[in-house]
Amino acid sequence: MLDARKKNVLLAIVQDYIATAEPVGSRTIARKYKLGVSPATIRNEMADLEEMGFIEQPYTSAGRVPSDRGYRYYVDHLMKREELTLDEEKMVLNSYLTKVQDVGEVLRRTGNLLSQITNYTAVVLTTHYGKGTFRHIQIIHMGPGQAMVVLVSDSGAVQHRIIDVPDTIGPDDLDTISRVLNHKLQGKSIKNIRLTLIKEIYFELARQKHVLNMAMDLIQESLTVKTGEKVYLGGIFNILNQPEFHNVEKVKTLLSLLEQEKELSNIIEGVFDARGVTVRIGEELDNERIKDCSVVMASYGMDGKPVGGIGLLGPTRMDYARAYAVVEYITSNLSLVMERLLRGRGK
Amino acid sequence: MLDARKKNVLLAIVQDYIATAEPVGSRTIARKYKLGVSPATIRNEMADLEEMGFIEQPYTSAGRVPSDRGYRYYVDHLMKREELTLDEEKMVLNSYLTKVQDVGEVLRRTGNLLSQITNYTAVVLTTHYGKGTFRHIQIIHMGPGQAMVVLVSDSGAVQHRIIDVPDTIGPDDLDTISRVLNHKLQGKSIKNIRLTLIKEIYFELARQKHVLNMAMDLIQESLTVKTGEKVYLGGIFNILNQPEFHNVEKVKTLLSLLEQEKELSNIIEGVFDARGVTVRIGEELDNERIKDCSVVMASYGMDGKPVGGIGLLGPTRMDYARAYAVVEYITSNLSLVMERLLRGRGK
DNA sequence: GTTAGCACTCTATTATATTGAGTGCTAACA
DNA sequence: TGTTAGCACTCAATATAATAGAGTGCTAAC
Repeated sequence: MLDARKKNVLLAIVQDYIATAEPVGSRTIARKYKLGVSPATIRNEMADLEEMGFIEQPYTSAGRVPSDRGYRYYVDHLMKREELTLDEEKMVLNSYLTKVQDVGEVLRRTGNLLSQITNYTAVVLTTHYGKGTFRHIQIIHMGPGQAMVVLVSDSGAVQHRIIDVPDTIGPDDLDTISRVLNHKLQGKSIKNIRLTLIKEIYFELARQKHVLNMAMDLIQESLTVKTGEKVYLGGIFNILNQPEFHNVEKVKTLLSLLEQEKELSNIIEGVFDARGVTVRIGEELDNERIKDCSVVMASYGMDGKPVGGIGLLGPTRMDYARAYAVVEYITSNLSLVMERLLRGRGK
Repeated sequence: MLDARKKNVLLAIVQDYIATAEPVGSRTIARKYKLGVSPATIRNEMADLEEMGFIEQPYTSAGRVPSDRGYRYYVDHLMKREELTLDEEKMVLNSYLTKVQDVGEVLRRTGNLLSQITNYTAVVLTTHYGKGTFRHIQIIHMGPGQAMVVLVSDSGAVQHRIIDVPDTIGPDDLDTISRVLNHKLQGKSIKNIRLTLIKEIYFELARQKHVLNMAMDLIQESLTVKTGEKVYLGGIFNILNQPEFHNVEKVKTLLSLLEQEKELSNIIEGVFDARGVTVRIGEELDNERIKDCSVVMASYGMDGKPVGGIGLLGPTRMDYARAYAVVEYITSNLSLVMERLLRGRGK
């Protein structure tokens, strides 16, 4: 599609612009990147590239800047693989070495790590992991007329909720209900909790219909896939180091986006279907507020199944090669850590 | 300490500066605030006020700006009480009306509410609430060699952790342990879990020493006061509307602070000893990074005991009267909501 | 097809006035 | 003695003009 020289010119433009944040001109290319041709020739090539939509001019007689399309071509065809330095790898490993008991803690740490290494903003997303099968329920008496339902799923997710109960119900009643539910629902997934089963339970616990309904509500909700989605951010302020965010207005729109977990998870969620690292550039993100940002992301998971995603958010001018390497390295490690932490679950 | 006219001049300066963010001059005061004296007289007063340290000049021959000390005097002696509009009160009530089951959800909502009404950044802090007494423990089998300890305290806080257990221990063993622990520890606070009691339990469950230790760890940690502290932020980007944050450097230091929960909770924690609304201005915050910010905060609680705090963070030039009113109104409402949500607990 | 040369464009930078709000001081006034 | 008008002075902010410099597109020669 593009001849070798055009590729080289485009590559030079992208690399230089990523490094300097300044529009790059023909002269610079000729000097820094030895293509063996004169600036004039490069100018001709640049005119062609511009016409093809790979680069653009901020204004007449400035240097050229890659367009979204140009970055896309770079990422798909020109980018050279990078590796982390040994120090950096060590840093990652260290960060995961310190023992943690909590999935949330791991993900928080991942967010910080990502942004610390790259100086971009990190977004870490978990979905409900595990197969959504029931493991344990406990209804605990908390005071007159109040109880707490605690539910544990096979993935190790714990959900709890305070519910009102009739004053006449005592701790022992709740215990009985818990026992029956545990017995009947053991290992069942939400789909497999069939109507007959529920009827059975209702029959057995006819008197506690009200309590039962609320408990079933929580079970239903907890085992449904969407629940338990959570977003962790790291290094929000890091992105302010990028010159493109020296304008406070831009910072504002970005922050307002980052505050909305829904939007963020929508962006990252796209990655679950893909394998490996996904790069989404500028308008491809399909979100007005970050139309001049890019995201480099990948999913992490257990046994090959994604349970969440991590992403690096930067300006479209971000260092894709590096972000790619970091995201790749960290997802694979994170997957390992998650597997270790939740090993044996969901069999 | 200050005669009536000086007070009036200081009041005028503070009010005008809060409203306009521009240094205020003698002429403006004479025109806008009818003190019945000429600019020249006001200039003399201003010279005095400056010498006393209540106001300062950004540079020779600019208007005057209140100093931290000036704001302090304003807040302590000059500020007029404000009330929320009916619409705003309705907004608050509405926000708390929608039913929620989860304390976290309430606090998150409070953060958003605070920042939405005031356009400042909201910080909401919870501490471990309740008396720190034990309510229920459950150890659940999660797979070979793995179990989950779930602990519920009287405050309704739920904590959980995955632990390794010997492969030989099965679901039933864990159940037994749970039962014994529940029976022995029922209603005990961490202080009251005496050594004799622990020995008793160990004796009874001699074979499961390992599991027991880990469970006791979690109990200890959960019932200790510090645990369960959590910070919710609302409207981070709101503060960027303030002209003092048009400088990206400032935004950066502020954001880097907001990302560190520890620092934030240190700031807010100070409020637990005080009653009512506390205002901390500039250097009083004793934190280099926000030395030109102020915080208006108060604690919310149950039965008069604080269980957390809310704060509004703005530039020192913030609208104290309004922030005061909002914080006051919302804490009292929040306290009610929390009591309703956790009613009957900890008796 | 490539390149040197050159006129042209447009931003960024620097230098230079100009404006205007505000002050402090002095001297007159009640 | 406290208040006020008047005035010279200061200094940031704004506007204006001049200059420099990077880069382009085009043409003509190689």
